Amino acid sequence: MKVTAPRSVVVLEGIVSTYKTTQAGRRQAMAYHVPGDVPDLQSLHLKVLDNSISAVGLCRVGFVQHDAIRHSMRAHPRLEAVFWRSTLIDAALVREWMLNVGRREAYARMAHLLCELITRLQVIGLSSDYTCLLPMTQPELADALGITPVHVNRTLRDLKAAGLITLRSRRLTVHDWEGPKAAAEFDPIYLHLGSDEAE
Amino acid sequence: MKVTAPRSVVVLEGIVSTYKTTQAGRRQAMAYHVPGDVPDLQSLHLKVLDNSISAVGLCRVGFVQHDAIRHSMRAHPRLEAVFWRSTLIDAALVREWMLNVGRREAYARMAHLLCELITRLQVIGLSSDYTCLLPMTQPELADALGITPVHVNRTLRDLKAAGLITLRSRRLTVHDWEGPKAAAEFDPIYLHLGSDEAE
DNA sequence: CGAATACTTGATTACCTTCAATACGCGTGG
DNA sequence: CCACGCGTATTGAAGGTAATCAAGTATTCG
Repeated sequence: MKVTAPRSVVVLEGIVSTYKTTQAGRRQAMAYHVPGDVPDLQSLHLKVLDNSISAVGLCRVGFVQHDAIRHSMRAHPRLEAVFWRSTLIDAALVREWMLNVGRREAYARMAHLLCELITRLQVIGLSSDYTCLLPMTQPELADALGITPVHVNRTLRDLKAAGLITLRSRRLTVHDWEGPKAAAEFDPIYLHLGSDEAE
Repeated sequence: MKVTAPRSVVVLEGIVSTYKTTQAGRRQAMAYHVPGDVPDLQSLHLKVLDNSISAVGLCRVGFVQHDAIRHSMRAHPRLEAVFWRSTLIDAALVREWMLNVGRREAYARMAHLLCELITRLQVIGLSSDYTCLLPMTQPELADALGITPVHVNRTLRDLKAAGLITLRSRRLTVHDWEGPKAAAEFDPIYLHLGSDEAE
């Protein structure tokens, strides 16, 4: 029964993923975290760790002591709602992935993941013209999509063949945004990017 | 773009599920909520609704105005952490379902869902001797497991044939807890039932 | 009591997995 | 500079789990 250290991770560069594994060792990614995210902010209130974190490709992370977070929340009470909201958005991303894994076939699933990444990276200035760096290997994509690495390969091949994407040496471009978006049924509402705070 | 009403649901009796649907109409349940749960507490901080709620069988629910929740949090500051933690546990349940749907085959998936239900209902006194009421129909189970209703039927048949469960007229019994638990790789750690609050 | 929904089972199909073998890319060292 | 080695990517063939199609039975509900 692992217990979290009294600190959380902050992603500074690169992409980090949270995941869980079955006892048989099969791995399922829960979400990707981009620079600025705190993948395990939940550990502030849940002492027992129920998922793991790993780097996807090279990345740089920082650590924040929980005490420091608590202190700043006491100093600025509105911060608590901000952090809380952040964990709620994380949960919303996981739910969308769940729909993806449970009810879309591999082709749409992959398209959806790529649309999400492009959109999120664009927001933080790491993507423009529907192009970004895709640091993850095919086995890592497989863990995010709930399929096998071999099938990831075939799915990417199909997406390329359909002209929806280009992917060469870690460089992803999504062509004709509306096409992939439709294939993926991608609707960014679940990312809660707008300033749609309640009240 | 749906916007939530300024209130949340409280489950009083029965089971409620949160779910999302693809544009093609395929439905994936995110979690089940038992009496005492607040399935959409997240709407306190996320104005835009990204999932839906529906009753699973007959149930009784109440509503709480967000203003009332905010008021009580101001009156009792420790409440904020309690509610926040509650949303974090909800997220943990969704993550476990994600692992279930993405990386376990139907048989283990079903066993896992049943183990979770029995465990959670036991905690609130709605199950004893590994027996409980199972209000959901097979199509509803299918939505929770990411499979088809037909396959739910076959999977239940197999579980019965293996002697792991009995299910007749909405009454579920899990025999020999260790067997199903092993088949499902069920480890209740993710339910955060202990008083494992951080700090 | 009739219609609608849920359950059950068989036959066929399809998506994805598994197994296997080969090719590619890239950093290292001869 | 090129050979080597390792991780990653690619492709083929065969197999399996679950989906789809279909038809009949049982239950529930109005």
